[in-house]
Amino acid sequence: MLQVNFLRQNRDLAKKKLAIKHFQNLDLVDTVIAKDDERKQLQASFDETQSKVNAASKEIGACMAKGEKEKAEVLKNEVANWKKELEPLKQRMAEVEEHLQKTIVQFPNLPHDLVPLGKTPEENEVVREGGSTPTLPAGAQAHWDLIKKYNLVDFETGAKITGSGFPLYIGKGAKFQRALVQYFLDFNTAAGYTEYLPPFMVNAASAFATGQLPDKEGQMYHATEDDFYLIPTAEVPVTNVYRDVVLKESDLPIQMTAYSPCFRREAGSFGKEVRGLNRVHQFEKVEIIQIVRPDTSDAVLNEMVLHVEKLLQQLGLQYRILRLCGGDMGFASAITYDFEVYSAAQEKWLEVSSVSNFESYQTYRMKCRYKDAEGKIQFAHSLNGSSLALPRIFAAIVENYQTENGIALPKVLHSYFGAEQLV
RNA sequence: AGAGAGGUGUCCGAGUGGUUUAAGGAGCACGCUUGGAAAGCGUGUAUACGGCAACGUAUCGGGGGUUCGAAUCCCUUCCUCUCUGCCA
Repeated sequence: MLQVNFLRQNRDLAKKKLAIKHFQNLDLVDTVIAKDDERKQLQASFDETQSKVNAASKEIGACMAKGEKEKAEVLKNEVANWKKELEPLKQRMAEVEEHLQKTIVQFPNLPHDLVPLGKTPEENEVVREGGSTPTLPAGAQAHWDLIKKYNLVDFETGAKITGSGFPLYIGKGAKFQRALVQYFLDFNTAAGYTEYLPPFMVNAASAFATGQLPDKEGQMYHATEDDFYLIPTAEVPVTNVYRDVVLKESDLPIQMTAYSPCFRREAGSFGKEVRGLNRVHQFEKVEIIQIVRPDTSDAVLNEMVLHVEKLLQQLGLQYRILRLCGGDMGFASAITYDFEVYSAAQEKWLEVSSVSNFESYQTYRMKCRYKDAEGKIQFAHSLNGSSLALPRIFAAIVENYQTENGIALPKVLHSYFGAEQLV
């Protein structure tokens, strides 16, 4: 969430940056500032009258104690009049605050200076590439054929049990998921991240804090009976560990990692984008999250990018790192790097990770603050990234490591899977 | 799911309608004392909003209500604990 004071002091800059994110309704900046002015005025007059009420009430108490009943009655009448003034003020204030809140949550985060202009994925900027294109055997197949051939994933039965996009992993396919999760978590904890296993459902307050509500209401599964949301990523429950918390500066940086299944309705997806494991409603993911001092968040973002890159290098996959353009970035992010691995069989790039700096956008919503060296309360910065999302890693390994008579495995996974070949 | 007991500041804990301006204690910070430390003594120690400031307003799990006045009374909701039930 953006801060009104920031908008007030940087009105033109904010508009310019919102435009980079292709936010249409730039006049809302002025609306918010005007509403906030009104709120200030209302509060000033409310406080003044309320102060008189409080003082008089105290005096009434004193009068009662001294037995000055008549004086008390006079004061009661005065208070009654002030309270009549207070009533419409209170109502107006509630209206203005609600309107202000509803308006300000519509603003996406402002993009970082490094974010390239552009609207579509084609305008993302490739910052680095690594690995090399594998040479596939003759008659190489895409993962949706391979997983059928080797009976690793059964989409039809998953669809029978639940619906389309809920894969049923079988045998070595299931074990491979477990091996990947284990490997990713070990890699993250070795780098200093603390492992969490969070709830897989969250309440509305948590979904609001990380920015899923109200922006992505329709993208989450909603258990209406209890008003819980199935998490679309472990980022939501884990970041919320620090909702409404004032940290000590010495607590920072906080590094957390968590495995969770992720549930996404993916409303509006269709075509070959959704074939096989390319896009599903439930998938496994290991996430890394950091809460840091604001002046360090740029450097921490780079560290996290290197961390994820190392993972892809160890898996021996061809990858590239993209800096997302303003139009392709997420709502709450200030800057995002996407990682894509190359699927030689599909001849296309598959997104496997997204690493973002949210700066103070989430922490302001969450009221996650820290006390700095001078004892001043500041908003921390939050960052997160996938390390990694499993389905497309699974797809890429299955496709890129296929041989004439089976599927090999990257060396780092041998001990985790307990074999050198997947099949 | 049913019955009961609770939720107060960084922590423990008092407080059942009016000097509560939230007692007292612990912890922490600073100062005095000391050769140094401990003890002792003193001072300080929540957040948000408004205000240049003085200060004001709000907050005792959340929301609503009664009252001139609510941590305290009422309603509602969430959470924790105990017992019972059900269950992996």
